[in-house]
Amino acid sequence: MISNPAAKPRKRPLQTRSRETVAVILEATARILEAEGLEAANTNAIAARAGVSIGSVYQYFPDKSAIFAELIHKAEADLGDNLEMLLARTAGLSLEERVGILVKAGVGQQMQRPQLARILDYLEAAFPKDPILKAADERILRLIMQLLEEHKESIARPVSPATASDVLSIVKGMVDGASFAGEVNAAELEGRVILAVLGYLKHEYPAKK
Amino acid sequence: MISNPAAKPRKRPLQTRSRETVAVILEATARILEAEGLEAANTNAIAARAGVSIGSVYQYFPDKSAIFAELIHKAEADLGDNLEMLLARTAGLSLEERVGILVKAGVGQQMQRPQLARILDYLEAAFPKDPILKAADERILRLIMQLLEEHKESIARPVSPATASDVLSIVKGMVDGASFAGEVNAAELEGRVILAVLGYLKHEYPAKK
DNA sequence: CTATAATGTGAGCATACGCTTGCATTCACA
DNA sequence: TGTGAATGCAAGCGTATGCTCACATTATAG
Repeated sequence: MISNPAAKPRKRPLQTRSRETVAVILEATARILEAEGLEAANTNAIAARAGVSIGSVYQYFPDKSAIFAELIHKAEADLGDNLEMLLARTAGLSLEERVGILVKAGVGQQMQRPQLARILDYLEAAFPKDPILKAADERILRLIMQLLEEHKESIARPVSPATASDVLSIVKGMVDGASFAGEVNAAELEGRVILAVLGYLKHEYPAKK
Repeated sequence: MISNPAAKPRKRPLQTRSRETVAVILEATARILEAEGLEAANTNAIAARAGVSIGSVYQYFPDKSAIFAELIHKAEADLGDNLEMLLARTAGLSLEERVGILVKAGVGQQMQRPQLARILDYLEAAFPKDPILKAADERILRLIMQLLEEHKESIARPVSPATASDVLSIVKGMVDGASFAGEVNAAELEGRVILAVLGYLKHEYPAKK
């Protein structure tokens, strides 16, 4: 199951019926991933869980990895849309307030289906060349950089892709770690993630000797 | 490949020859994981890469997942040993100095083989019940908590398993994220991770409105 | 109603993979 | 050097899995 970004869906779903089939396949895959893990998510199981024949799966996805890629893309697009909206809506607020709101959104989204989020994050690294996923990822980093830029007087870190990537990594890492440890209280976790992000962005320390 | 913690190795490697065989199998698995990913690490490929017959693999590992579990356990034991030693050796230094040294060690270890570290971290969640892995994980968290305890006057976070887990998650998350982004300069990254950890531990913010 | 395109079906092919098994080789030790 | 134990070997079994293909059903439109 090596990613083949060149392979395109066999057909575009045109009618409502087929668009629903695609949605059902994606949701079935998500359910298997979060309940039984990556190994259990084989194409026959996906078709069965979706209540659809295996042939239908291959009418809309060129291969199994394309189903995963689509799930990743959807998750990233959702996060991107969310961040974009919240960034616009909170213009003018302080860094602390905006980080609080944005982090809450990000953590909340990952904590809705933490096992799934964890697996999709892992899978993302398996498709390093997919331009669509790359673009979605860069969009999220750009949005974080926009936030940094608009508050560069309040932060002690450079406005750079590395800083943006660090912020995203801190959020994802802490959510993964917490759900691995069995934590389910999203509100508690949100508070700690906000502390971590603000702590990283706002403070500098003397250069080590 | 569902983990079966009850299954024990067929034989204990007794002679030097067989102990080397085991080591060769583990290293071959690690190489395949970091170079070609989880899917490529099948038992036949492992045996071939190790220059060993498939039968030999199954003399020392009850099933494929046991090979992965052993790799995870080794990595965690190494990290635990390292932290334990550094904690003892740096007793009396400041929180900032000790975090700097410990984080440097942790990041350095993960950055030696970042792809491998990432996959092993992912796989760890697939063996949630293995008592050996659980114990190794708890040992690391205990060591972090010991550090927190010895500096509780300098930190703004409670000395709790959640705080310790957060620190570990921040380190792992940032290393994963950086290596995903193609970053290879461990020193740069180390500095940023230290900032993040200290920022999280040392600062508190007014309760949100 | 008819023709055509779109969608859906599932038996089953080809292959890959986990693992067993029966046997060969090497080692420790008397 | 002889013997039993430890280690090593690899053909191949059983099965799971990704995916194809020939066909059936349903929707659209003139």
